[in-house]
Amino acid sequence: MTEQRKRNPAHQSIAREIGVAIATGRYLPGTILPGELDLAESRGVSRSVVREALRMLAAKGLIESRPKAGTRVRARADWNLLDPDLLAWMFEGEPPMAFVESLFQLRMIVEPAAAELAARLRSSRHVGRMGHALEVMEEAGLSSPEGQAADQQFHNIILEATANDLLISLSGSIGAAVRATTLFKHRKAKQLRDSIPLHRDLFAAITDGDPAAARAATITLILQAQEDTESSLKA
Amino acid sequence: MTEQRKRNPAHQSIAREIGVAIATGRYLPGTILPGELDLAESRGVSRSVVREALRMLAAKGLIESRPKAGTRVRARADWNLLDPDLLAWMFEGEPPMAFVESLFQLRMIVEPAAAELAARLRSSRHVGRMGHALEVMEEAGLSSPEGQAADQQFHNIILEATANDLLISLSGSIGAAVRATTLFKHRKAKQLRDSIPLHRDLFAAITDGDPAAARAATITLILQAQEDTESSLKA
DNA sequence: ACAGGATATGTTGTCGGACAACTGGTCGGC
DNA sequence: GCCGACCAGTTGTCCGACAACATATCCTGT
Repeated sequence: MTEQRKRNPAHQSIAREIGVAIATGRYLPGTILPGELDLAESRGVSRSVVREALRMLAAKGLIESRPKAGTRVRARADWNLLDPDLLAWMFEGEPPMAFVESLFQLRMIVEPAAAELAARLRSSRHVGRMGHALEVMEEAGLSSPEGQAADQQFHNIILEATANDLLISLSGSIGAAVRATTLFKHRKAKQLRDSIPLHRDLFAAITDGDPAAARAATITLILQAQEDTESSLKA
Repeated sequence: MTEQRKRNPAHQSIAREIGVAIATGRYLPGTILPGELDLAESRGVSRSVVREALRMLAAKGLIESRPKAGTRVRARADWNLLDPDLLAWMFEGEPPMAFVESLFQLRMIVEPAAAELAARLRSSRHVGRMGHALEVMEEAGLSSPEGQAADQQFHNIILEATANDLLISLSGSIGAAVRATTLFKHRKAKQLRDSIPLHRDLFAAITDGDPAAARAATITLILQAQEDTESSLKA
């Protein structure tokens, strides 16, 4: 019953393992990590698997391989920080305070603008789906897994309504990070404020097609999440 | 003298080739692309190379491989559109009008906010480097390669001054796309308006530490670029 | 005849070994 | 002391084989 649905190709596990090591700073930028043969032997897999894992990390901008020189960790500025996997890896350890602030700063820039667009462009189908997600949240609560899933979906539909592919893609990335921070909130915070009323306000604003109200509601929502998250990190 | 500095491992070329085919719509989402053995033979490389290329594409969210089922092109919503490589691949063919509009919409959301932050947080070092880049632009002109490089750098320094890693990463991604659209502007437009005065305004606003002026100047700058680009696409 | 399971088949996943290409450092010559 | 040639080590590529696994097919039992 343990829902062990996880697909687990070896190269994916290895990529994740090395990726986490780089993202959390165990391998610093500029350093050269062990040779492919060493990595293969220490992980108990073949060189092919290690190479495919390294290619994945290279595709995300984390590393750079050159013959004879070895595989070097690239500068942070070259990392593709908006990659969902990489964002998730970042939050494996204790996420640095500065990074969490960067994340909320970005959300504060993107999501209010997206909510504005959604209020103007939303179709009735979007309104219906958002209403359904909101109902699930109200019934299941935000502590339950399915309540959180509905929360995710609620925000995804907003981005979807903007009809902007790039914003939708950002949604996926930011969502991955938010999911990770939510873990911390629920683990360390004693008492979380109920954000469902705020969601209701946002839903009403988008349903009414009121961009200004949608922007305001989104800002309030993010501010509350930020305060809760930061107080959890200090504890 | 052709500056053939490009490092060209085979798996990178193959990844780019297949990636372009997917990004430009030659392989539509949902379709299953040829088997690894077929791809290897048709491209004249070994299966290892093809597999590493496919891993790179999978890392960017483009494809999904499962035993027996083959390798399937994932839905566009799953693509990591903010990946610099993928953005560049998108602009290989004729970029769809809707996508260009999405790009400018995103720029209009992110860059004014970033300019605001930069005006508040910029150090004297940043001001100095921006001033230098501006001088190069004025001397070399925006048509010359080094002038365009200085232009890129000018905008990168602004993002850098925000001290927000995620915004910096976005800078790299958007920069890659803007570079691609610039090609179209210069190829098809008969007459480009001179954007250097606008850059000077933006530079002055950031130097003075005036967030509102920085936001306004950035908006003007993007609007002009959008008009020029769209008129080029219609021609 | 139909349903369900066993089986066949083809694709990806992993392995091991081998050699080539390239590059960075080292050593020697000038 | 500087410069060039050599050398060694790492990544890049190739080959061949087998295992795991999901889909499709076929067969068996009711």
